[in-house]
Amino acid sequence: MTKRTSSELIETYERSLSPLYAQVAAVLRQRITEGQWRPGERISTLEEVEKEFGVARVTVRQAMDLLEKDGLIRRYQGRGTFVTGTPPARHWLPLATDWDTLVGSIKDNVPKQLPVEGSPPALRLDLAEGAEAADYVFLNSLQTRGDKPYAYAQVHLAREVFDRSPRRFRTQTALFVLSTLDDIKIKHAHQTFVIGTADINIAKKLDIALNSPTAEAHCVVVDDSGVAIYVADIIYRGECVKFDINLLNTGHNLKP
Amino acid sequence: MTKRTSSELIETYERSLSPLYAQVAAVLRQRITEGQWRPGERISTLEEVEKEFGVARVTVRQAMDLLEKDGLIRRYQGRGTFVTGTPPARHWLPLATDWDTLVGSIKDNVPKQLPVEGSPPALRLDLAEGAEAADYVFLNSLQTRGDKPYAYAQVHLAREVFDRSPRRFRTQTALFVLSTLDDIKIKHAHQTFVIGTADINIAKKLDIALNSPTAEAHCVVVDDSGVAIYVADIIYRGECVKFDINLLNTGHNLKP
DNA sequence: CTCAATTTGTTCGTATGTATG
DNA sequence: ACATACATACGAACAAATTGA
Repeated sequence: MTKRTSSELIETYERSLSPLYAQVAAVLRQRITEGQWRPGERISTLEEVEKEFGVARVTVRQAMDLLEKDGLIRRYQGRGTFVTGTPPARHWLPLATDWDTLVGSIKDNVPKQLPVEGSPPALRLDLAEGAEAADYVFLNSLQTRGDKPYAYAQVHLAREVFDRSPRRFRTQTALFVLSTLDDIKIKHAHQTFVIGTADINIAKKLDIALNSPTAEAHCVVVDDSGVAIYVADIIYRGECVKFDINLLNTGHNLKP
Repeated sequence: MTKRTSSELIETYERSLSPLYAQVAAVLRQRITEGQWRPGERISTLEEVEKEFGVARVTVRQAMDLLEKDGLIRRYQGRGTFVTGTPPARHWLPLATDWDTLVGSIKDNVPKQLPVEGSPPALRLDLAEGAEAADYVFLNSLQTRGDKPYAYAQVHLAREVFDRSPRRFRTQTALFVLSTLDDIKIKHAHQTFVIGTADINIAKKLDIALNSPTAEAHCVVVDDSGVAIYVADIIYRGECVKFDINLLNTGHNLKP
């Protein structure tokens, strides 16, 4: 803040509590990622951007500093500012929407088990989904892909299920191990996703900025006796998840 | 920034480009909306928060100023700080994962058509999904629920489809109108979701803060001749969307 | 080659915001 | 509440490099 002329940005600025130059940078970055400004092209001059957003020259320069640090642009005195690269393509982690795909996708995951700090969080279970088991084991793990963490899982596993193969449950993804236990019949498996933001704990574990978007999954597996044997809360980095939903079954038609 | 001692927040702070007190405020707000601190309860003292985050007293006060302005807390000298407002319960907008549910849920929507400003954005269509139609009509609308906008839709509709009922396509949800046209056979309908953040344009349209989380849907409908007759990008407020996924079909068992 | 126009780089002064102790 | 220091933002002037007439 401080001296303000009228500007598109100013109104949103108040709410957003992030510095003007960061907001300008975000807009410019978007123009590059969307292909409005392509690699090799010259982008708007300082003066044009100043006028467009109604901000000072130095502010535009600060914004461009951010983009230059990310390797998106290169500036040449007297010539202009050019797009050098596009930001690395986001590469997605497709989230499964049915059991077989889900189990297939996590088959080879090697979660990194974390020590349980303090007392485990309370079981979050809607009784309409299933009955509570007598006792649960609490597991705590970090899912990674090539060193980079992408999800943090908190799992409550019915103790009698856990006891059938403690070692495997500690080294493999619990849901996958579950799917290999022959004598367990699954009646329901249900998952909900909501969008959230990273608190301090999650930000550190997933190595992302505080308050950056996350996908929060809540997954419940109920066996044939109606007991919830698996209740998990899994928090994904928002940037890397993608849902892929086929709205029609094959051959399905609008008119039934 | 500025003088820093070690702090849990400091590391994540650098990345986020927003002032410390705003970040602290966001964390405290989350604790209230999540129910960790309930209405009437006293929250942590200034000193506790200072220590927890490793920030100065004044910084914590600035954070609480924001919450107090939102009516979430009330401070009493000598007694402490109390949660006052029942945080407006997040109430969900269940996102459909099959055609019938989708059409049913939007049947009664009355989208607010917006004028097209400038030239419409380019069609974003993966050719593997369907062939491009000869010409498209571009529609632009805001979905609202009781005055509050919750989604912004950008729709490319094949002109020959649009021409069958221009008035209805301008007043009702395009996808619903589509489903009522008898002679249109749909071969594929496909939708993807990713998590994004609000740019300035979206923030203004959806009346949310810059950079707050969004759900970005990309929906493609292909007719029986393989032409993509409907291509939409819909951006939802992140706070109000929820996926509900049944992983098992009824009676389905782990062992096929 | 020179000159002018364009464009980025740099600096100064000032005011206010953010953060510490 | 105060003293201090750094960050953000403005406006303006000037310097340096590039380009094309």
